[in-house]
This record gives sequence, structure tokens and C-alpha cells, in this order.
Amino acid sequence: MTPAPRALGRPLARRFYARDSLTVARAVIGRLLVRDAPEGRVAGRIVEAEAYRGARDPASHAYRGRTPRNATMFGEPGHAYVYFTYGMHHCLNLVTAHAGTPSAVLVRALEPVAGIELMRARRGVEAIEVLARGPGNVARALGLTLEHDGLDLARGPLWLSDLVPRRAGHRVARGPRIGIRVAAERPWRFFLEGHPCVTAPRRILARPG
DNA sequence: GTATCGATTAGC
DNA sequence: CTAATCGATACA
Repeated sequence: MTPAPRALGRPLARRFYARDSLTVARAVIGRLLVRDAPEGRVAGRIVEAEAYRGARDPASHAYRGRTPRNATMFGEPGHAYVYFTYGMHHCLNLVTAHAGTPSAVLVRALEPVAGIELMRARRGVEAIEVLARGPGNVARALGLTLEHDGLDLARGPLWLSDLVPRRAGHRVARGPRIGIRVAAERPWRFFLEGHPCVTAPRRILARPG
């Protein structure tokens, strides 16, 4: 007898993440990201993500080798790499590829699907479009901090659903990554074109020199 | 040891 | 446009 279907699906297996981060970044667009916490469950569709490619990528935290901060990226795929930046924000990445190849996908924006009131409480704003728009706001809406670095995405309580990705009538587009000063020309950002929850790039950061 | 800079955000 | 705010990094 088959188990009853779960409303939000089941966690994707580790093999989903065991591919190049470019492939995974494209594949996660439209997928459901679920976070189960004592306060409740929140979920959102990934509408924007970026690939970071370790030793080949000057913009990656792992470009200069392993440090205490980026250690999770050097481990098994299918884990959460959460880091702290600008003295106040956390960002969520999905570790991809394989152990020793520090690749990851930065989750840049979600379309809220469940637990919207909890997201509003965590964020202190009401509008659906801005609840999880921007990587710092994604982590905030999901209630993620450094203590969640290393969570196993294949087991929960933070996981990607195996349900068929829904693109909500939008096309998947790609373009340059946002907020970096090096390797900014590489088109490793994927997003649902025209989706209201996708970030609007403000400006190109000036390169040093 | 000191100086600088973020895979950002909100506000003016 | 800038302040916020601190860990990681660069350099003396």
C-alpha cells in the first residue's frame, strides 16, 4: 500500500543536488522550499537563484580555499550553507556537486506559498511580494541563522519538494549575478522573468581600481 | 596589530 | 545616495 501523498511533497533525494551548481540553479527555479520550525511551517517557490562555483569562481566564498565559514560547501551535496554577512544578514545556499568541490546555489527570492502570517511576523512587513525578496530576506522569512548551517536538505526540517516545479506561467531567464564585484559578467543567475517576487537589480557595483 | 570590504537591506 | 554592523580578509 502506497503512503498517503503529502500536501507539499517529500524531500528531494541527495542525487538532485549532486550535479554542477549551474544545473541545480536552473533546476530549482519553480521548486518548493519548505522549512519546518517549532513556530510552524513556511514554504515558498524559488523564483530566483544563483550558481557559485568554488575554485573556478572568483566570486565564491570558497575561491581561496576552505575556512571555518565556508566549510559546509566542501562537504556532501544536499546540505544548507548559511552564512552571515554585512554584520546583520544571513543568506541560504544549497550545496551541490560533490564533497571537495565547493559549489553552491544561493537562494535569492521566494514566492510565499504557506505560512505567510509567520513570514510576516518574522519580517515585519505585510506585502507578499517583498516577504522573501532578496537573499537576506529569504533567510529572515525562513527563520534561518548560522545555527542552521549544515542542515541536511534530504532529511528536513529544511527541504526542497519533489513536486513538479511550477513556473506560474513565467519563463526561466538567466543573467549576470547580483551584488558581486568580480566575475559579475558570468550569467549564472536564474529567475522567473517578470515574477513580482524577483529582485530588481539596482546597479552594477563598481570594480576596485 | 589596524584597515577594508562584503553573494545586503531599508531609508532618504 | 548612505548607514547599519561585524566576521573574514589583507596587509604592516
